[in-house]
Amino acid sequence: MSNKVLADMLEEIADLISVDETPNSKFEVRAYKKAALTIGTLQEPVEQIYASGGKGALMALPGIGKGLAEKIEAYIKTGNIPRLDELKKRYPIRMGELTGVQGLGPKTAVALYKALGIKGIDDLKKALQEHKIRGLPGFGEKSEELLETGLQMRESSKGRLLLGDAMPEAEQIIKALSKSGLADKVLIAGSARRMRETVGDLDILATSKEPEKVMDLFSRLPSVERVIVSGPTKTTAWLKIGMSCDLRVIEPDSFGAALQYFTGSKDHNVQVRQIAVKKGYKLNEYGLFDRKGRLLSSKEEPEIYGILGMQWMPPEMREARGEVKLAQEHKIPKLVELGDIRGDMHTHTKETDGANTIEEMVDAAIGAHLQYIAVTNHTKSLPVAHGMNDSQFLDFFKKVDKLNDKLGGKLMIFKGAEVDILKDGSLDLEPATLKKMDCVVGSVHSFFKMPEAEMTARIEKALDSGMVTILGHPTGREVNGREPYQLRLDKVAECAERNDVALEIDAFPSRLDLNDTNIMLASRYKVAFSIDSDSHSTSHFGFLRYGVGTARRGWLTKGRVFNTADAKGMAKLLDSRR
DNA sequence: GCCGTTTTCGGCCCGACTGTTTTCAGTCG
Repeated sequence: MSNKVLADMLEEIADLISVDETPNSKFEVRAYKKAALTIGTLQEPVEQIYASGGKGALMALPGIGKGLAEKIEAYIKTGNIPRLDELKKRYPIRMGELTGVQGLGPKTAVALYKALGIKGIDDLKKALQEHKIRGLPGFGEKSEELLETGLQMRESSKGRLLLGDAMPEAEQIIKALSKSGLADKVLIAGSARRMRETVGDLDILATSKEPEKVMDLFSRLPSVERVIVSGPTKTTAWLKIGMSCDLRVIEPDSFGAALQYFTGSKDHNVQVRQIAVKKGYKLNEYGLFDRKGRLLSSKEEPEIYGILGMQWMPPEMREARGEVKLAQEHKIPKLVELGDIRGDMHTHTKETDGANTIEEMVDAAIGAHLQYIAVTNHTKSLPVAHGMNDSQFLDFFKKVDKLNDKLGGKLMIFKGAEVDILKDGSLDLEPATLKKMDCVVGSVHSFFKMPEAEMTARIEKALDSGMVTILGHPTGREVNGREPYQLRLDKVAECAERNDVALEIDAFPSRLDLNDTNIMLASRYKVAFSIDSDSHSTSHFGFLRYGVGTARRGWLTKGRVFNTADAKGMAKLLDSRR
């Protein structure tokens, strides 16, 4: 049982209902889809919520009322939802599989089932090969081509890409369009602008007096594999990295409205548009209009929000997590920015599994406008990373001292380690060695499968030692990869508060750990957060921006971030903790 | 099916693109 499975089932119900339209079905579909989104993005298992507060707790979730709570209850108790079983009797198809193909929606899926008995991808492939689809009413040659393309895209798709992979790709495209001179403003919108940890597709907006030329240039970029749709305002292309990219050319006068609209999130936009409707206005990608259709605002985002009685808010906050209400109360916090970050407390060098020497890392850090770094190599229990033992650390620190003298304050190097938190919660180096360090990052790198209570106790013991400065990548998850280990983050945060330990926001794109929702949870405690690159090479300092983006998605202000202290301040802070 | 400082009934966000149409339905974001 999992939230994902339940969310998929609710999504399937929505799709199946949408096939046979009744006056009410459109809204029922929307209700199921909203519930699927709520469940799918939940940070704790739905069973846990149900166990703690029954149906009432479920109904407290957005978009879940009495009817859906009962269906979720049925799922938890039996693994099935009777409504879905009934619908599947009528249309025994693998709806989720079929609608996963671009251009194929629920109605097409059912039409194909009724005409050809197509139940899933395999049947679809076969029917396409035999050209059985083009003869059906409402289908033609082009329809077959569309489905063919959809299948190919599905095969070359990597799913949602890491922000760290998608963002550089977007920036390359933006650069190419900008320097052509054909477009005036070119900007990223969508989930990349919101700095989501994964990106499903890229949304790029451009203003131009020559839209056709911009579209043409875009279509011929080397990163584009093929063009999927192309109209006067929008071109969708499939990129070689395995994701699609929308380019929209818009009027300069509606830039703000378009940016707001295409930044999303969808749920945030729905909430904002509902506020517009209540005021008798209409908001779309062209502007904000009054009831007579007169334009009120369209050029800038802040003005549009302003007329709606709201404060502008950073894109990272636009996830329908309460920011709309906050904006109406004019209580949007000033979030931490990349420029606030003065140093990096988690880096590796060649001595363990880093790619570069400490001298090279120092040069790169200076290039990244940092005032200090902590060098935190792995410890001996991590042989795959060539972890160092006590005496190796002491030798290495002599080198650091010399280098610090040579740098004369141009960059301050703090001596540290990323010390393994062992199975029993003890640390992988002698206390005497740890005491010689400025910064100890404590991390779990082994025995990930421990039960929740044991893992929580293990980490608490490590923090209670008084030796740990920062808890490294606190949940151990890997984006698109490893699940977080089981732990009670609230207890860990409480323990960190007690011991004055900072929680890390590891900015490495495949980690981003803590993530946004965990940051929100942990920030209920009086605990500091350290945004670190976990650099294993000189180019990795660039990852800090993803960590800052994640911190902003967790609504953190500068004051909550440990390494916004300047070099002197950090030295003092670390000194006082010894 | 959800939801409520105008409502427990009657609303529910908005538009582009495409293909197969003779004016629109399906899909997508």
